[in-house]
Amino acid sequence: MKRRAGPDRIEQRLERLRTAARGAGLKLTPQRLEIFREIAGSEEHPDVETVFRAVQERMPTVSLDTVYRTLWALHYLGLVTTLGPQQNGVRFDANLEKHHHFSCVSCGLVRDFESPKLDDLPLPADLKSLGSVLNAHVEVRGLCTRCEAEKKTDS
Amino acid sequence: MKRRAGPDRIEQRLERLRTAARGAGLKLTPQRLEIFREIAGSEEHPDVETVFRAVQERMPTVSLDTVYRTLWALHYLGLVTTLGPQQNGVRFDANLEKHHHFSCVSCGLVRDFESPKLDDLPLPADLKSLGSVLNAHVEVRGLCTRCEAEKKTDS
DNA sequence: GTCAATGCAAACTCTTTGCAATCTG
DNA sequence: CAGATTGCAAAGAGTTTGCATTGAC
Repeated sequence: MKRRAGPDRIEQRLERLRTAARGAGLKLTPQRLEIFREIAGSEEHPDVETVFRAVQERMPTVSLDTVYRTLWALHYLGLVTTLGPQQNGVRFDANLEKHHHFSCVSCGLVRDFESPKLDDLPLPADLKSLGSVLNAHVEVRGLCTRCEAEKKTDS
Repeated sequence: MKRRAGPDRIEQRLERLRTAARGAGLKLTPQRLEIFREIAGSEEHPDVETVFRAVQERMPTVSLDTVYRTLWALHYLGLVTTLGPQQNGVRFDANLEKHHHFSCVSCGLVRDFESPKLDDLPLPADLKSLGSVLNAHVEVRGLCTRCEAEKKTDS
């Protein structure tokens, strides 16, 4: 039971892709269209290998590295984001108390913060159709102070 | 300016480690103590390589694979969690509308859900000491329906 | 003393890169 | 037609595993 967005939503996203690509001077190859159609239609955020295999069925000559390159190009265009902290490798958290995360989109730094107001989030009841909940926390994305300072220096 | 938890907090976490290790029959080697002390004291969730280098300074003979094995052992004991969805590899999200994530701790499945109530979270004012905020969303962890069903079958 | 844990090296997986051939705009 | 993009193969990261040795309980 693979979940997909409606065809209308996919079309809408494809339209956004065409506009963004034109604006950035990126060529719209058949590979890119198929790859984008694949993740634009999925609500499960498949890993790269899965996207690759799905596209491969309709386009047997596509290569894995094109999938990677395309996804990062889409990321650059701002048409997709990544799940989790954008950095390579696993990272562990020894803080077992209730807390939330601030993570820097530029350098990948992650820092804990506490906030009683956010500790008891009003989760929607229909969440249970997805599964049973163990816990919940807030993920904030932004630019850390260091990266903010660097950005100013660059310009 | 590396952030560390107070010595008291580290001691408290170490105590929990000693208890848990004894309970599970895991041996408390000097390596494990140093590795745990390192991440228990950090509020930045360093990657494995960074933990390795830090421990190496005090214990030049430790090896990288011991760091990995120890961290996963701690994870098994429930003394640490991982950041991001527990799965290998990057994953992309083509949903640009405001949404939140449910992710399964067992199989790594991630699914979007929407909730107007969660779209405008009351972020604490002192977050700005960490950096500038771009956006925020809720991450829910749990067991997806499929994994829940499998768990029942197993027993 | 026993059996788990370590360190080393090699294997594996995931991801990126160089380059000639190909295709888009 | 020019320059970006592709596919391939090879290189690079990050992570795991087998095995003899070491060390905790």
